[in-house]
Amino acid sequence: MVNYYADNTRQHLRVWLKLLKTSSNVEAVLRERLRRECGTTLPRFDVMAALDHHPDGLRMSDLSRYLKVSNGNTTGIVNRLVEEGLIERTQDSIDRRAHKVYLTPNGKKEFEHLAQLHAQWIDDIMSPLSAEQSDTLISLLEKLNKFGVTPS
Amino acid sequence: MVNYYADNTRQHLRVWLKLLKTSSNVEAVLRERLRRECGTTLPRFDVMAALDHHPDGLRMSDLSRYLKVSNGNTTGIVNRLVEEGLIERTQDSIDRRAHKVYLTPNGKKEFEHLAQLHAQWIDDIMSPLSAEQSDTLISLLEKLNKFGVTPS
DNA sequence: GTAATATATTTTAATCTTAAAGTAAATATT
DNA sequence: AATATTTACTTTAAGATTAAAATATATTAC
Repeated sequence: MVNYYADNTRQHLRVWLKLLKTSSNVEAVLRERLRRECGTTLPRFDVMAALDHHPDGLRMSDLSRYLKVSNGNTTGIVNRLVEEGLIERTQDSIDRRAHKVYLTPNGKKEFEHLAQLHAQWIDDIMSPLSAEQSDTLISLLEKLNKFGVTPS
Repeated sequence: MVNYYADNTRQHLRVWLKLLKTSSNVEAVLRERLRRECGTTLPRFDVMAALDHHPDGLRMSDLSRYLKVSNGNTTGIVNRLVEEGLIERTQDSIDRRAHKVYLTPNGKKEFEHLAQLHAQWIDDIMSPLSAEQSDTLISLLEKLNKFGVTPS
């Protein structure tokens, strides 16, 4: 492989590739375990986690914004979770356009089980890092968070 | 928010959330720019990059393995790129089950343009990191790479 | 050489994802 | 109050993604 770029740029590309690889790897482990061991998926887990953090319920658009996914996407995932009785859609009493969604008692129970496993898996995966290394990693990653997608 | 976990675990969760957020952010910027400024997508870019790195062509299954995506997924993306004349499928002369895929001259020209922009974007995004910080970040991320999805 | 097995790829069915278009209700303008 | 605009949400069309089934060809065992 020939080096077409300045050393600077090459190193930046290496950082990005490593960051992507690490993050994808961890994500793949989580997806795989959720699927194999729990019969669910990461997007479903994310929706349930969001609702668990908001016991008073969330509007669809707030849920989408919170998860940073499109409204249509949220609609689909919520539909499937509703069908399975894990979450519940209710008309907003004030604004008839809006719907609030909640975890059902069953959904909450189910989520708490998933969340415990999820935390364990992550704790395991991150265990090669000392406390100090964890802090360093977080602060280095924070330097990269000024960039974002400019909202259209 | 109550803290249900050991400090240790909490910090590990924070590391993962930050890692995921940063990686997703960067990826979103790249996707958005590829779409808006170049009318293409990240998976297409990834396929073209893989083929650019293998000028002698790749079999479908090698391409899938290299990109770490399923065979069926690769089939779809390759189909679309073939339709647009950016890559070419050829029968393997020895094994009639296999197909090798290559960038067409047009595809190569197109990719080189994309790759240059892509490198610039990443160089920009990573510019808050000094050379030393880049090295530190890489070596911290490498500590997490022992984990992987156990191949079924 | 035939049968069984393995490999390379595609197809299918399901979920996830987005952008854009559509629908319905609330708010602002006049 | 009627009209226009904005807001909340769903639907649609297309691509991306996977696992599992299907197809076609190679290889191995006998």
